[in-house]
Amino acid sequence: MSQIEALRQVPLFSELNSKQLEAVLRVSHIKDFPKDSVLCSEGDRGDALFLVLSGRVRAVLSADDGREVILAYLGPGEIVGEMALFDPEERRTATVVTAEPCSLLILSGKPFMELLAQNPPMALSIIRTLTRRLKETSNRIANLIFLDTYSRVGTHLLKMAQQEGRRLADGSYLITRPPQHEIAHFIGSSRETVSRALKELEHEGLIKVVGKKVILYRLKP
Amino acid sequence: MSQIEALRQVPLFSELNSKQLEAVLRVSHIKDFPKDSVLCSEGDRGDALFLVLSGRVRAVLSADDGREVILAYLGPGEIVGEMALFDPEERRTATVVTAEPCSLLILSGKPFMELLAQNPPMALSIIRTLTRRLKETSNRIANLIFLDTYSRVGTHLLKMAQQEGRRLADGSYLITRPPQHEIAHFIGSSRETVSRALKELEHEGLIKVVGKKVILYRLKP
DNA sequence: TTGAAAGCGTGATCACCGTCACAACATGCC
DNA sequence: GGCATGTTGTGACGGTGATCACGCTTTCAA
Repeated sequence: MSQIEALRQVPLFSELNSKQLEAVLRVSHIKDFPKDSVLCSEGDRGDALFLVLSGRVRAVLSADDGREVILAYLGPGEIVGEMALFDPEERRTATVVTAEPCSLLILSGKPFMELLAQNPPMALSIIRTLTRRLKETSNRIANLIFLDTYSRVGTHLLKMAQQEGRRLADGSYLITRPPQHEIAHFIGSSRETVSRALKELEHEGLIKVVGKKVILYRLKP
Repeated sequence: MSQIEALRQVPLFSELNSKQLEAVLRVSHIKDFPKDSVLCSEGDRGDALFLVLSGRVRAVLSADDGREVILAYLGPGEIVGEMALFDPEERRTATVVTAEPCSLLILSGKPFMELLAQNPPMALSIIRTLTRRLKETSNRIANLIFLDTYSRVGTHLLKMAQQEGRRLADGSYLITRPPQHEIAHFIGSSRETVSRALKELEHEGLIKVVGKKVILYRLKP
């Protein structure tokens, strides 16, 4: 059955046998979402857990006045909505929206927790995921504090490149550029400043914008 | 034996029986540190893991030019140094220093991992810890982006109060104030601005500085 | 007690960048 | 095609907050 096959690809489930995978499918279902679907909203109750099979989602936090920060992009293999599950206070701590058409595995919290308690490798996998995210988030704090907006734009492009882009023959990267305001929301800046920063980066020969693509010439890691 | 008793207090180990606790002690030891001891430095190798029994440590990241951010304070029950363990790339991602005299349980990585793989409740406990930290870190990103320096000082004082301070009869909090430059390093600001912000907060009647103590008059959460 | 070291208050300066305001494009939909 | 809607470039302005430069306290060890 193809759904089982799909699950087998997911690192989180890699240690499960067919029987266990079937158990997973019994307490979950796979669903496809178009771009910009809201999966859950900050403050909601709800213990559903999402696992990204394909596509990417973004976690967003908004201020009272409407401003927004993008907390993270989460791609294939990542779990989303785990906070409300693992933390005693079960409220959504962020709004999650599909950034592209996505295929998601939707799990109910309780059964998932039981599964987890019986599968140490799964728990370890989650621990690794959380650790990596924590590291990334900590790094972002450092970037916000140490770097000016221009450098943050550069750093962000580079990070995008590393986790998504294709590396070209000469060691440079090629990525498809998101709209400026999205970059701005991620790095905590304004659309205009991002525009100027991109120009500046291009001026210095660090990037080249071609249509909707950007080439990064070996920005240092 | 008193060491066993000490471990039993730790939530992480609460589900272990005496036999398992002894096993923990066989692969670990308890050590006391004076204030300002460096436990590990950014970039180091090393898979030792610390568990804070008493006191508080801080995790710090520094820029090339010497500036610093305090990534987190970690108190009793918290694990420190887990990143280097759970993440394939085993380098210290931050410098960790005792903020007070501390008593720490020092574990070696490998045996700890084995222990973890055999004790799902322990793994779940770690997952909860990481989740809470991730949430806090994400919130800090939002604060850095949404709030001006003055509000960040206020928010930070309040957070300190909630997790450390004593609540007074009238609902206000009493905390012992860290040096201004330490606040600055935490909120990503300068010592001078913190000084002015404290003054301003006092002016508005939100706080009162008395010697080394600060009273917070019901700052909103 | 005295000196050094650490912490604090405050003024002056000025750059970075958010905001406002447009105009020029691009895109897609009817 | 033509009109709405989203995206981008760029100028001007002004505020927040970093930085420098002090002098004044407090702490604490010798």
